[in-house]
Amino acid sequence: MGAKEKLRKNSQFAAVYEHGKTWANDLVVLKTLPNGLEWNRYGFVAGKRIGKAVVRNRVKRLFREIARATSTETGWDVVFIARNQAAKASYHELEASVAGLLNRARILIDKDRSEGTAEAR
RNA sequence: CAAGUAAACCGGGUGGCUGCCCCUUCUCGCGUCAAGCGGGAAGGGGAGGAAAGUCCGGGCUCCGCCGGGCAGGAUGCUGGGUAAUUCCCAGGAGAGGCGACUCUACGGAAAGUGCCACAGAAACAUACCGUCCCGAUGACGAAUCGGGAUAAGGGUGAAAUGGUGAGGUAAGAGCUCACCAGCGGCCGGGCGACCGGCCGGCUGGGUAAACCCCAUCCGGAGCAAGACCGAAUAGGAGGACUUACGGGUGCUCGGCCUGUCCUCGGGUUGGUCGCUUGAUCCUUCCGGCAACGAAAGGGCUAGAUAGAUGGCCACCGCCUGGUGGGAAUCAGGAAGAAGGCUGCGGUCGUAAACUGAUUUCUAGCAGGUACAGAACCCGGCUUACAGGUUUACUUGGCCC
RNA sequence: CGGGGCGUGGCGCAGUCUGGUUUAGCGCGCAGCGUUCGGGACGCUGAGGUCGGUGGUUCAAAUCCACUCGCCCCGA
Repeated sequence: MGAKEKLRKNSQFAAVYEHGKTWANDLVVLKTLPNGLEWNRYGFVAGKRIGKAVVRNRVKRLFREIARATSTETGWDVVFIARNQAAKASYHELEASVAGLLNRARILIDKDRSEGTAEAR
């Protein structure tokens, strides 16, 4: 994930917070906003209430891995905000949680379905 | 073997797939003179003992410089180590422990000031209950009154002017003596803190983590320091001053310097450097009780910037729990077996099965695998931490 | 990186500077009783506190000192 795929400035985060849509469950809050680019940009937030530095870094790494491994529509800014329960969650729990939210946001590409259509053709 | 004391150290491993940051080399596309921009491949490196808390100290950088005074702060037995310290080492004194050993904010209360509640007569100057003597009224006693002596006894308190014993006295008191404690002096040992001995007079509270005194030390700010490039906005408003005023990183004085300085308003908050070779690490050897220092040889060991070492899987290791099996040790062990001795009445007899406890090996099962993430860099301190290893020593039990 | 503040019954605060005089106090809340036909309000009574933790100084600590834990705020 190169520098251009990250949300880096406070103004970028503020734009997503202000104008984006919110999708949430017990583990994570997603905020999404179309960015007009040909790629996605991601931001990861783990507040101080999540835990100490080790825990916060771990949660952000897990989210970063999930964002890399999940295939989505392009042209979106997505901010991942960890909630308290995320500190104790495993990779698979977080992955399922994020996939559910992305599906509701209609930017998730379903692997099984896309493979199915490719074979049909 | 058990309990403990003191040091030093480790703090998961292997493999596969797939990602991240940095460096080196190569390469592709755009450009095509180059710089540059975008992408790819290979190789190498990539968190800690505390990276943490930010409690001390130093390097480094900037604040224009020098000197004096005041304020403020820190430290506080002695000697040494160090770049430096509130750290470390060695030693002294005191306290704790049977001991190995551990702990200590450990200068000064005859420089001065303050405070010491309640109780108590008194918490800086004193005598409440008492004790004793003399005198008067009594009857020589008791009692009362007056004068004097005393600080042993009672009582209060956290603390009452050395403690114990003996002598002494009207009763008493360091009044005298012995020992102990404290103070002062002399002699001896030690660089010193201090220790040992002798002598002397005879002794008057506590609190400086109350103000304070003494000695020593300290300029301020911090890598968001600071330097350069680029971008953007403004090129303003108000005030102070011009024989002096302001500024010059606590205040103040003197000297030097400077022509500006303060407040408000506005813009940017991008890149490069600083940025990792350093009081560095390892080995050997020398000096030193040690901390540590000197020399020689060798090594290069993270540099991010919404912030890099991750994710998934497999196997193994380690720990905990209960289950099955085996072994060892200890205790018990019916019928008192076999058997020994016999004065034929008896007496001595744990080997075994079996039971219980502890330790250990092993099989498979379940759960767990700490504390914690570099952000300028070092030296310490403090705090957190599953579990494990090694060495030295102490006490107790058993065996030789 | 630097600086400052807070922690006291369930909640919000005094007391800490200047240690003791008080059993650590006040308001709201809680419980019981009274008052009322009943409730509220009011009156009376009562329960409830490791003073964040550990250690130290002192005769004596919520108060002084050191370390430590948690929370909050400010500046660059």
